[in-house]
Amino acid sequence: MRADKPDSGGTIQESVINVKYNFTEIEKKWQTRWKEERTFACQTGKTDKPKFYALVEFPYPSGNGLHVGHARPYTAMDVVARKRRMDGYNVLFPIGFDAFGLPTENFAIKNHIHPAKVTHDNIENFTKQLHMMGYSFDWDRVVNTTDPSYYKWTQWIFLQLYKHGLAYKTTMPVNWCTSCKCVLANEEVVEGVCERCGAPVIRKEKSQWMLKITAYAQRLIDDLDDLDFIERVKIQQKNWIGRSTGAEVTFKATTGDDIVVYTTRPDTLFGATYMVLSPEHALIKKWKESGLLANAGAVEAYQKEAASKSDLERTELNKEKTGVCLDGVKGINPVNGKEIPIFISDYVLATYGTGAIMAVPAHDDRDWEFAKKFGCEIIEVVSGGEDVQKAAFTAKDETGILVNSDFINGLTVKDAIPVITKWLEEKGIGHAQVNYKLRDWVFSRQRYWGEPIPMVWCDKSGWQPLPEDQLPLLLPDVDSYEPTDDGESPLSKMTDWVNTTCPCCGGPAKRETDTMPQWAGSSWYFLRYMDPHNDKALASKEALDYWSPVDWYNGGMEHTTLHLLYSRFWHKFLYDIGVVPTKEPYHKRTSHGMILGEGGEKMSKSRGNVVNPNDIIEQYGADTMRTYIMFIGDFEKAAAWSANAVKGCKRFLDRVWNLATDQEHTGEEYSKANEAAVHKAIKKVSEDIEAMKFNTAIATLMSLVNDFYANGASRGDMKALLLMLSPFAPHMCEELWEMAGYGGQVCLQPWPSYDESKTVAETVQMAVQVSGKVKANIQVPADAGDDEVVAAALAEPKIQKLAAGMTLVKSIVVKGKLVSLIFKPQA
RNA sequence: GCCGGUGUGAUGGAAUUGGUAGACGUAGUGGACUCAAAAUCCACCGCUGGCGACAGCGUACCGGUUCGAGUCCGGUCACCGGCACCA
Repeated sequence: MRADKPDSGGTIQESVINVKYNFTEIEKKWQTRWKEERTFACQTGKTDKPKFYALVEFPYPSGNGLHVGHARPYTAMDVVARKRRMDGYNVLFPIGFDAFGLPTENFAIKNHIHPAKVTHDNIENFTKQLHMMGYSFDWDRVVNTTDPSYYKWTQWIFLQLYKHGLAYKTTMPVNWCTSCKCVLANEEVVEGVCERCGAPVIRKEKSQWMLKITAYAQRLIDDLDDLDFIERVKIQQKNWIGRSTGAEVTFKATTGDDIVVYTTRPDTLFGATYMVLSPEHALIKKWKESGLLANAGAVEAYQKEAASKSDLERTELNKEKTGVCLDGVKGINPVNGKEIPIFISDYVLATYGTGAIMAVPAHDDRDWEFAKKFGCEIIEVVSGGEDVQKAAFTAKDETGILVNSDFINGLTVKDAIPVITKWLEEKGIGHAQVNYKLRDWVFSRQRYWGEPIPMVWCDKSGWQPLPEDQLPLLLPDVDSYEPTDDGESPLSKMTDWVNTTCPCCGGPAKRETDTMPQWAGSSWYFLRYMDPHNDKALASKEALDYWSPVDWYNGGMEHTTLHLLYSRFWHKFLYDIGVVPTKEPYHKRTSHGMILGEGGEKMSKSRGNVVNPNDIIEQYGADTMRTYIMFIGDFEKAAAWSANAVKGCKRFLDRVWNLATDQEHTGEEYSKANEAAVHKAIKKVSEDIEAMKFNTAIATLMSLVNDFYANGASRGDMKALLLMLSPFAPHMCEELWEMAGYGGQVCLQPWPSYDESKTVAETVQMAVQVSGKVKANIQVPADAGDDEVVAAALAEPKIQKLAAGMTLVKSIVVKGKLVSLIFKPQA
């Protein structure tokens, strides 16, 4: 394992092979050097270089340390950042720690260690591990979301949101995780269970701080168009926001009340044969209290049952429709004056649209199913489908023609919608309406380890924001972090801290005891990197103007509708109030696939298939770890770990080392034999890194090394190889660069350029096809004309044999690739 | 149910976007070196038939367009991801 030559023998064979390098020593040497010389600190002074801001999602510093799941995206962006530096960019490639959150708190509770201490220790461990990977982060700019000098600005942003009416407190049914004992945002509930712990989520009525992300729904959709995000991210965000267009229509009840419904199919208004209100609808309470409902008992029982259902139960039970028909009140269809029954059912959601619908069983699957069960009338108003008594006809295209619909009869669905919408507007009973599935962001958490919400409650003055000069509002020390069963934050027991004075009237007041969610600190951290030590602002205007926006952000798909959406919302708000210079935070967004265990299953402790980067570094070195994780497969797709394949990358690096140290290399130019291959490789590797096709970039370098072994390599050849390999295996390349005496550090050299005209060899092999099938190969000069190529093909003995008695009718030449000949028998 | 994606050797994966399918790497087989092992180096490595040069087949399945299809079009199947009673 030493770089020394073997001491025994010294035969010719041994001097050529069997030499490895001491990666442990070399990696330590260069890591220390980069750190001491601040090699990767970006330039802050005047520079002519274009800026490049590369971002990776900062880690949550868990006790388990760095995972291979971190290594994949971090190595990828490190490769890009290193290459861009060599391209001449002023690169900002920062790292930090997203350290508030439940896991730390839970760990602290279990082990009786203060979360601040746990966080500190974990960050120290992570920092060490990140250094061991050789990442070229700018270590002068580390941020930590739990640092008061950081969360001061998280709180500041919250206050601005509040002052602009985008933060409000309201009582509403929220998602409550039964295990975390904490509310969750919609985005944190996956299939009815808690995204983090998997415990069932129930609905609970609670007063919560909310952020009005819905005010930005349309802009969050529209502005995606100008962004260089991978398509599936855009699609997922659009689906999540869930825009739909339709109309709101006012139905009268027989009581004289207005019932406003939302529909995407106003064209089917004549087919509305009943109405459904959500169990929580306000009118029901009103009717109940005024004694209008003959079956108030049954209605109340249904409401109770619906309220107690968890999200999971609601989705599981969605096959069978339930509901109660209101006895004593009817609705009136405004287009024909018909009295129709009103039901309550939990298939209508209180939180979407108006919480009430008109039901058109002939043309909606859910309404149809409900109507069948409850014996409601089914009237066809769009023809073109099967019998609507047997199934709903839901097509919205031009296949359907309106019938039984008075003045819109004969129109297609598409044409009928604007006609009826206009009619509704003229009559004053309806109007076009856009709705979104996106809900406001539930922003408070009943937990300790988070940013305190800087608000004060005064019985006289109501909610008051803390004056900005009192920020940061420090998270106080508590003895017990346990979440409470009554749903109050642990902070609520800290009476000294809770009791304060009202910033408005000076009277006694109480602080908000809920804290902010995990997603708060990460919603703006990329801004802090631009100017991390500023105590006057979240970042200076100059820094924001220079570095905004993030040029390239790589992260996980799991954050598409959480962090990525939230931070776009905050950024747009900060843009609106003049704090940041760009509408969008991130110009380009890419995403990596997961690293799976050896058998293709998800890595987990219980399966015992977790790969620890430290072990790989110890056994093979960080350069091998980096090269392998980039070579493992298509970057965007999931890939299974393979211990054997790691060895292949180690072998490759050993071959490079041996090639560099055991052979004489002369000549600063590219050697004649390798010239075309080197130019081709530079082109391919340059393009592949930018396209995140790291696996094929490495394959190209492997081929190049194979060529060098076959042909011998000049000093110039080797130089190009080291430059191209250095983003992947930086330590070894630095060492070889130094040993070869090229001067300076390889990571600070210009990236090699290629000459397109030199990427092709002088003669090329071309395939000869006859009727589309390859029959022979010919060697022709690269610049041969079409006629010359065809002549050469026809001269080929095998082709002559096939052409006997035939006439050439057509020939197609694909330059440098193949020639296709089509013959027909001679008449 | 709706939206999106994927399907290529034993295996991870390539294929300049319609141009020689299987690059590169694993694993495997044979050989060299070694007392031996490891490491390293060389050769082979889709399937079928043939001693062989060679021939036929082959990118989930069926069909189509084309001189030429892994790539484009129509249909089928399987798997993965997201959303889901959103009116």
